[in-house]
Amino acid sequence: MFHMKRKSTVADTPPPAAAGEAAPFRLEAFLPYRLSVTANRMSRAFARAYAERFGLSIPEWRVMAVLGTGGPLTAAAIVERTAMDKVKVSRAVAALEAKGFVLRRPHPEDRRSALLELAEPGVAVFEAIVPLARALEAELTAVLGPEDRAQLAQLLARLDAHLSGLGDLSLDAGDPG
Amino acid sequence: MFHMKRKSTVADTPPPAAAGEAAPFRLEAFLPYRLSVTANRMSRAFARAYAERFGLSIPEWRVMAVLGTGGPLTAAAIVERTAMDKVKVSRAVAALEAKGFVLRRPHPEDRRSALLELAEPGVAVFEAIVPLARALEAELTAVLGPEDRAQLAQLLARLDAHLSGLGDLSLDAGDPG
DNA sequence: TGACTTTCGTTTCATATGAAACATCATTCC
DNA sequence: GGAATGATGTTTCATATGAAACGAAAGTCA
Repeated sequence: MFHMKRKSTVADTPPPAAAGEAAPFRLEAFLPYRLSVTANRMSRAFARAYAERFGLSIPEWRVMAVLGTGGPLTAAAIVERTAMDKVKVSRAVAALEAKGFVLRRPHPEDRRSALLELAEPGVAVFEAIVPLARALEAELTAVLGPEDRAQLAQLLARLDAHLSGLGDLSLDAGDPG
Repeated sequence: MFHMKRKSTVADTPPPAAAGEAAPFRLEAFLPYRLSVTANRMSRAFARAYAERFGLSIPEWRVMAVLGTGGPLTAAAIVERTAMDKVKVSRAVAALEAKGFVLRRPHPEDRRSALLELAEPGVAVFEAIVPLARALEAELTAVLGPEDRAQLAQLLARLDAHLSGLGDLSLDAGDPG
């Protein structure tokens, strides 16, 4: 391992990499950091919109989103489809039940479980949210052209598939959430 | 648990939209959702690695990262460069001080503030982390070629710039972590 | 049948988060 | 100078998170 020859200072521009000298680390160019920052900014914008207009948290919205499209689902199925952990799903479902947006029916084949579906008010809210969500998505990604958006989606999908497959390495990409 | 007739994948083709019928909403194709899921998976992998090997949280790592490259910085400067909120930075700095990784010097021109820099043990840890972080980044993004990574970085940068510029609308930008 | 193990979903508990209040110092305006 | 205002960083407090423990119900095996 090589040592840096000089101390870097605050306003330093990254020096051209001399032979044998490693490029300085730049957080702004570090992909996990960039991904996290951008994702969080976007999540915040959505969280605010959902909360202000419908009183829903993001976990609650995700549950609504899958129940609104798919038929009755068990909590486990919701966990799979929303990529959230079971505790989060459990709490989101409880909150949605309390709000009258979700109904719980006994599961015919397993008394530990239940079938969840949107109640009437839940359907109405779901149908009101979807256009808003699409519009907000469009607004927040307005700098990207359609091809860019597709590109981004495709890159994320590939990354995602890769990350999911890494669960048992020494590096451990666990996926509880 | 029921078996599905066929595996649904992220890349599932949407059914052809009939005339006058809106395409059903699909969470898996919703960009904010995809972004969040992928970012969280990646963050988790890193958080685990940093915690296991160096006992650092992600906020702590971010502070080390900017102090390791830039010279002494005030807390406010760290806030800017790490995209974290000031509470998080305050706590991360306090933790790093307690660990002996960061030193705090009085700010010569403002007694409210302080100049922060890596202590010797902090420098050592920083120099040990950087190669690991790079290797882990490489491993986690191994499905992407160099051009793909550049593409992704570029798309995220554009998105980010756009989101930052939206701060004064009904939407807001910030960073939870 | 009667242990056992596993799975489903909830609850508990310890930690992480950030908005708002705060103490401190700096700056502005009179 | 000396109030009023603004900036810096910390602390408080209420909420969000998830790992682990849990009760209940299946499933497995003899």
